[in-house]
Amino acid sequence: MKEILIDLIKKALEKMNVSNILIEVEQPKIKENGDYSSNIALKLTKILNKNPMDIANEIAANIDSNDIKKIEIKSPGFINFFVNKGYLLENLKNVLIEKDKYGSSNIGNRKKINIEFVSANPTGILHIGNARGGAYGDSLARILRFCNYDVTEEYYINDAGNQIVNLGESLKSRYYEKCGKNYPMPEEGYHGKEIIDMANDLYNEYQDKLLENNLDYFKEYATKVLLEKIFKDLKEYRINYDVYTSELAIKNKYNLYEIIERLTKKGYTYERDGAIWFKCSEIFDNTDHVLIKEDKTLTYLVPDIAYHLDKYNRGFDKMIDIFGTDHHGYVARLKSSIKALGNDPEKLEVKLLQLVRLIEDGSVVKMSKRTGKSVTLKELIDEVGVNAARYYFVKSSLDTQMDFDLNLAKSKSNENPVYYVCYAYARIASILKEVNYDEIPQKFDTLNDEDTYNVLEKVYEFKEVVKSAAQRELPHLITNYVYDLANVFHNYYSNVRIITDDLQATKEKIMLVKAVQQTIKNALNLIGVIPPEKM
RNA sequence: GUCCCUGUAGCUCAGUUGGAUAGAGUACUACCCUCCGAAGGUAGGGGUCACAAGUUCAAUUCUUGUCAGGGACACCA
Repeated sequence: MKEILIDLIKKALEKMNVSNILIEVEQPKIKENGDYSSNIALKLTKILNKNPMDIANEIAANIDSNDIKKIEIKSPGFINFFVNKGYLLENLKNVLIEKDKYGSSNIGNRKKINIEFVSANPTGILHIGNARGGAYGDSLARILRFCNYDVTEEYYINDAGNQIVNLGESLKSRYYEKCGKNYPMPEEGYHGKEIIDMANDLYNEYQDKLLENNLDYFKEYATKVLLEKIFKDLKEYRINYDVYTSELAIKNKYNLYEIIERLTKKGYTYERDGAIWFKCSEIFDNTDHVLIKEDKTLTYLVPDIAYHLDKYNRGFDKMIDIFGTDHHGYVARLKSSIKALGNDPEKLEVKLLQLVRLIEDGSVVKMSKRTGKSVTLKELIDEVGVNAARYYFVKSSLDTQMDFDLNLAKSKSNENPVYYVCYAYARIASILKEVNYDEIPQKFDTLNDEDTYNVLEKVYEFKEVVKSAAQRELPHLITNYVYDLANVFHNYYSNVRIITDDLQATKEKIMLVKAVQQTIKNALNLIGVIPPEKM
């Protein structure tokens, strides 16, 4: 309907010899201002050098359409449209026909998008910070797929480097401890419970036969076990990746020194204090950074440059990385390397999410895998369920700082808006158990009151919301929307009795609530929430 | 010191990329189940949109500055 109105305005403007201006149509907050409204006359005052009210009247005089019931001009120059509601009933039919596809579109046109998220180091199990990034990344992927983007969900596994050495040492130390021997815990060691569990498992299976094994054994064992745990938790959280890329594999595939050489040839490196530096301050960064350390080992940046080079080589139209804000200083370095190697840095978009702070007994606790202080994803799922967890973490924008208190979350989990939405779904399921019809009527004769239009308009809005969420990459628009939809439905439910003696009216109302239920389901699916038939 | 994010009702947060009278939840108050699920609905109070300038017909929204909170500034990853 918006498109139709924009088109009508465009044609009216052509008659007035005006073109090349962005026409916007929006839905006013209050009903008296029409179903739709445009501010075009206000925007044209300068260009036409005329009073906005006169311009608005002139535009209105040039519009004639069966879709429009009435046009009102309101000060200072808004054009308010009151439209015929036939399109809402057409849309109702579409929902019932398209079912799970309702709301989908082709705005993506098979554009290739890579979304890399969570990518937690395998040095511990996932915690609530990962739960937020996961909820965001996976929901965005679902939304983009729904709009026919060709989406790859990717996890980068940091299975090389110092942190893995520390992990191996930590496990070895715990294992020795279990065997009654002593092996020093590294200074940067990991103290999580999962490390102790692994040591116990090893001891129970092999007793003290592994004491002679080298560090590689412990490194590989710990990495393997932790990765299994990570992906098991993610699967339970309803996240399934398409691609896993490991740092070790990148190191095998690319000659990292050759990549540094390429940077050198372009004049982007230099030597200082025995180290090789990347001149990223000449590109996006404000300081330079080290590539090869004085001891000749490589910094973390180098394999990551190779990893992103690899992503570019795979031919995506766009790549999205989701990092915690604690990595924000890193972005300029990374983008500099991309540009230095001749790729378009604009294709990579880094989303920074504000870290989730853990609250315990009323004060902030620093979460850390090293100290083992955290609330794990698994705990969260077990305590509040996947639906509540995913809804909770996706409902706020990435820029919002969140404080998380597990005890509070447990006690208040019933207040989670997800239950309000699921309740609407279950209420409808309950009605359909009483009465249900499959046949979609050719036309609707009884659906013509204000309450019904409110519901139908909300259902219609879904298509716009999905597109907007995809284009702006904001999954929380879906949670906002589905909450509103549930609200409109609960309202309708308390005002209108659905099952009555009037057979025709009942049939049509059943179609209406089925459409609502379908729309709730489709919306929730985009954020990884599965509504229950019964609560 | 430099950079990023945030500041909206007592609390938790939205705010359609600059529009008309700034909205929800929660908490508080008062109503509504003889009837499809009360995990629901209706009504009420509660606001200097941190502050100050600027741009504009129009600023919670954009720009600059100030104040406050969070985070980042490694030859760690």
